Amino acid sequence: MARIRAAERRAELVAAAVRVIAAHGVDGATTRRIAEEASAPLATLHYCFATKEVLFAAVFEYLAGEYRDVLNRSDVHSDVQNTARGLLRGVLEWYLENPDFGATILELISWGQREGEQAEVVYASAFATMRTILEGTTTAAGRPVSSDMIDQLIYVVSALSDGFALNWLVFTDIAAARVQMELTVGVLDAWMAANLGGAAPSTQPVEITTEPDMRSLVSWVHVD
Amino acid sequence: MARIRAAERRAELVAAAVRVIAAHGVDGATTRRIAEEASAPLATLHYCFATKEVLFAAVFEYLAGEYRDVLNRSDVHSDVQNTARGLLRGVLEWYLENPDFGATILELISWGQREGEQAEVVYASAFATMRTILEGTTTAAGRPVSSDMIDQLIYVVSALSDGFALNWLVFTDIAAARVQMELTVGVLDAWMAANLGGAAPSTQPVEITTEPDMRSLVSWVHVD
Amino acid sequence: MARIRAAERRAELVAAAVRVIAAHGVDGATTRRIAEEASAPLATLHYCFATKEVLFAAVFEYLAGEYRDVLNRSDVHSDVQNTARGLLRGVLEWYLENPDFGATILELISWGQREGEQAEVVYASAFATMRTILEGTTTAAGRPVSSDMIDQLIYVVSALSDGFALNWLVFTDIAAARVQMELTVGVLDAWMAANLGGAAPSTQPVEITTEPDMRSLVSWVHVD
Amino acid sequence: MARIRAAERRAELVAAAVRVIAAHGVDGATTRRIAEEASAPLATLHYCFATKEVLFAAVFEYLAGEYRDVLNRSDVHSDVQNTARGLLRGVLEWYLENPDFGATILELISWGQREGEQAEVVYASAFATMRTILEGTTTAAGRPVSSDMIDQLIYVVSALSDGFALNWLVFTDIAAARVQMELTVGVLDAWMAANLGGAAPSTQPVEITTEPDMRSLVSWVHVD
DNA sequence: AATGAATGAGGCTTCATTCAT
DNA sequence: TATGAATGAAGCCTCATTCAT
Repeated sequence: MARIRAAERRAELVAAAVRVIAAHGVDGATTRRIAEEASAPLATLHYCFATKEVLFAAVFEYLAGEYRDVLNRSDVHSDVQNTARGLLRGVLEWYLENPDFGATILELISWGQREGEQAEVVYASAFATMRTILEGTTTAAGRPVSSDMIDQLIYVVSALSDGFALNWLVFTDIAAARVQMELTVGVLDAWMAANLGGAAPSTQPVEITTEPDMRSLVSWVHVD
Repeated sequence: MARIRAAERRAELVAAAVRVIAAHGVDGATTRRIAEEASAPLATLHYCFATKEVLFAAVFEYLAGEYRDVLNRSDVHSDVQNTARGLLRGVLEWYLENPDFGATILELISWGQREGEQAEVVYASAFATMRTILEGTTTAAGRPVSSDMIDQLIYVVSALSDGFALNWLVFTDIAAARVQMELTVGVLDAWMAANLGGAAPSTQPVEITTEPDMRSLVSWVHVD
Repeated sequence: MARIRAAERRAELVAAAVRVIAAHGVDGATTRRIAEEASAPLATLHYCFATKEVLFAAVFEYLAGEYRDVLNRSDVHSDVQNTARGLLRGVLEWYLENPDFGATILELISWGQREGEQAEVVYASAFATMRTILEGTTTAAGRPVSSDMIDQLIYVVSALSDGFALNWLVFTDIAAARVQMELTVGVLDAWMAANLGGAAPSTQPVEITTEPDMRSLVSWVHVD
Repeated sequence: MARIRAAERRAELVAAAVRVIAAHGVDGATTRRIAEEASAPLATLHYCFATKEVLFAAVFEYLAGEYRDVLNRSDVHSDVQNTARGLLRGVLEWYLENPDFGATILELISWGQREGEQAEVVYASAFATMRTILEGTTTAAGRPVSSDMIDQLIYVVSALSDGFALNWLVFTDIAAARVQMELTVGVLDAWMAANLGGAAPSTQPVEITTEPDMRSLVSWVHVD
């Protein structure tokens, strides 16, 4: 029972940390704020997690787990093109539905990089998850997909979803994001069509029916 | 004369801030560290920049300026495909040559979003720069490019370069990054070929001659 | 148990603040100095009082409490003239015995005025204390005292004691202050005799037996 | 010319200091704020006054001069009672018309006390001014006034005006202050009548025709 | 003579963490 | 086991003052 209580406390704290990081950034995520968000005394936080670093590592693992679940849920068990498209779309929609997660992940990237060690382990499994899913596929024409091509696919899906996430994080315009989602999937499709054989994408080309605020199509990263 | 000295000081401090943010993150970028990096007394920092916030805003503007310069330098004054490809490649190479800039930009994104106000002004001009460049182009076939298509192009270039930057930030493997660069440009080409008419990309398809550590093709963001 | 410790700490800090304010003025009363005076680490001060402002408010309340106690202790339960005289004398003697309190109160007056809000609450109760005491009295002749007269009495007692406190604060000559005390009480008596009916004051007219430094009878406020 | 310019600058800075001290207190009266209030560069302040201490001393002297002028202007050249009453009333009205002066004087009292040395000189001249005026008088009955009585008078006038000033500083209710002014003069008259011979005061007893907010008759110093 | 630039010292506050119960 | 109390280190910022022109 006490064990369960402790595990619950830990989970609450991790969830609170996600929210606080999303709202205040890594540097604004103080132990006090996190404890308060979790309605826990400050000392309890350090009772559950020896160190802030340890807590953040747990947040890290939690988000990684969610990410893996999303990937697995998005596996459509089809040919490589449909599968890759499904993975991409699944990730994008996940970002859309959980804005906190995207923000927190972005915040933790640089933190994780500086921390270094513990992240390495996690990278491999991330790679493994996508790879495992894609290795079970063939092209629409039934040909097997080369290992190299899978790596390239993983990179493209990854880069596109990261780019999308950044935009969605910065602008919060849901309408623009939905358009960008279709556009993003279209980019993947175009690349796969050119590199995985001629099958036309099964999704329609982007049709912007609503006229969203086009300005927000552009990430502010491209500042001048 | 004295003015110049002050302007220099400001520039030094901004440069120091870029380095410190890149190395220690936004939260690790304390005024003390920045001042030390710039070999300036702490009080001098506050003489030049009333507030840490103001300093960061200056860093912001500085990076934005660099970004705009990169874009303008990358304008190949050709048809829309070559121009867009040039912009993308220019940005990617800029990231490659200035790892600090990429890291700092990423770090500042969430900061800038939380700060909010001052970023808005910058977005519009970012849009304008790319747009100005692309509006002067036609397709290889000589047809004009619709305004909507330009917006989509801007988003795609933006998303791809963001995705690339994230990967390059996390892994620091220059060899892998060079491969990813070609791959990224290839993605843009494929999308343009499918959406801007049939002209084949003038760059060769990706040829991975070196065998980079493929694991690092995948951003750890895709953790599981 | 732990609670008691915390309360003690708070009391110690408030007492230290009184001493430091008296010695160094409001602006010289730095958190560091106060903490040092209380033999407490600086951080502890901020654990007990979120803000310097909050600490000063506590000092405020403490002094107010002492003042109220002095007033109540000085209630001679006699006719209005003796009672008012007792209040005035009690306050003056309190100032004489606790020079720190007078200095601190004076220092805090302007601070409290600038802070504004929290003082308002206190005023009403100050009024109430003197009023409660005086309302229970009649004139020596047994006539009731009008509400308006009580207000005037309160002002006169107040102004005289303030004037006395200022002089005592500036000169530190105890001998002169004792003479001034009698003189001050004499002023009140003269006014009451003229306005509350003919009973002669029960104290003798001022007899300056010692020849104090007369220069110090004059507040330096009257500088030229 | 340059000399005049410098003298003007000094006067401006002193006047600015009075305003700033009144508004922000001694501790809030920073060199920067004072310079800004005087529309002068910060360095100019230190060019005109070697030290903040020196500036404040000048403020001190300025206020003392004003005070002396007020006293001299209030000299009615009549018998001792009328003269003393005139002095008191003159001072009270001066406070009423120049709220900044009262606040600044109060702020500077404790500062001056801590600084110590330079104030001593000034005290004597303050004493001298009132004394000079009062020594030229006789009682209404034509009898000379003893030196001791003059000292007592000076103290009473001083204490009453100080008490009045404190109240006026704290409450800013002009209506209440006017009532208190009459009341204060009445107190002096009662005391003089009792101690300087039988002549009834030439002012009417206090008649409160308007019903001011009586609460503000009580200085909050008398807090409980 | 004037004043922008620069700075050491110190202001208040908050942090992550440990202690003591 | 849990948690109020306590704290050293460090955060950002502002002060009065001096320097250099």
